[in-house]
Amino acid sequence: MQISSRFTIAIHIFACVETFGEEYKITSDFLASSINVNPVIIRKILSQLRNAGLIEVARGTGGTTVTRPVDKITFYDVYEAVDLLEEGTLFHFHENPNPCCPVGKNIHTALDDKLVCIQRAMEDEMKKFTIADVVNKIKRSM
Amino acid sequence: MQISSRFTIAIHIFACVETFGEEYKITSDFLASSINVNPVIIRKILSQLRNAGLIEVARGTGGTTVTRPVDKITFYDVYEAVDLLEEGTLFHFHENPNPCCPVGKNIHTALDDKLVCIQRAMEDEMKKFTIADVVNKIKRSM
DNA sequence: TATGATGTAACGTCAACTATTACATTGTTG
DNA sequence: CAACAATGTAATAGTTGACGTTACATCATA
Repeated sequence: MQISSRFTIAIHIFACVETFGEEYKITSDFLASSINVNPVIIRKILSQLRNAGLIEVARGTGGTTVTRPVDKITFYDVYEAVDLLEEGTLFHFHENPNPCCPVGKNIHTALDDKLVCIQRAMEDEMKKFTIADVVNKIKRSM
Repeated sequence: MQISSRFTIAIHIFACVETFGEEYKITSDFLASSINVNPVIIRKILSQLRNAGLIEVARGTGGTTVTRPVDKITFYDVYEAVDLLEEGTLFHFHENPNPCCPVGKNIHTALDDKLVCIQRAMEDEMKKFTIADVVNKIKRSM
């Protein structure tokens, strides 16, 4: 299973706002054209980012802005906004192991702490990267 | 998105083989009863574990055995067998960013290395745990 | 040869992702 | 105020993958 493209789309959105925000008004159509997906998909993701407090979207007039410096927005902040899984739910556990079997009865207890560690390792690595890292690398390529 | 239950089922399979293997013949029906899923699901996962060289399954007579000591089988070995994603594919990238847009043209280059790091952090953490850790914890609970 | 087990094909159901159309709502501007 | 450009969101559909189930050919042994 993969993490949905909402995550990479969201990063792309931030990169566009940061790169073009001073020159253009960043509408969902503008973003849809760069990202090459339907504007409604963009608006749903914008809505999630807005609910997480990472951006502001102007109604009526239109346009997206970022609410704080992009070197203060980590990949994890974005992931949390668009794709969040509760702690310990990265792994889909089979629902009803047999409670009459010694293994079935104890498998959850024996596994859960380790699965949490693995999920946390991924999330901690996500906290090491910021939107600014991406924008800087793009600017160097331009 | 979650990692499929094949992973936790596979761990459960190993725990059963290791715990009951000397006393009982471990058939797919036996496992299905402890794990509480359909025997055919079990056989598909057994087939993946067999292809990865982690277990042997006796045709005709039936029964599953492990090919090496369980303290030498890591969570990553299991994950690789039942759920493998190619390097850099944990994240689903939107397919066709606009090559005429400076951001769209460079987003892949700017992101890919970071996504690989995140995936690798998760996989490295998986390598720290073995089936033996799980079996020992279950035995202590019994 | 009968038996108990595996291997696998062929369906079916369900949930999530993504795409798309449609339209009510909103703020600005002529 | 009316026209407009844009957002917010509901509704629908196609696609994919996970998981469940039935059915049956194949296999090793008693």
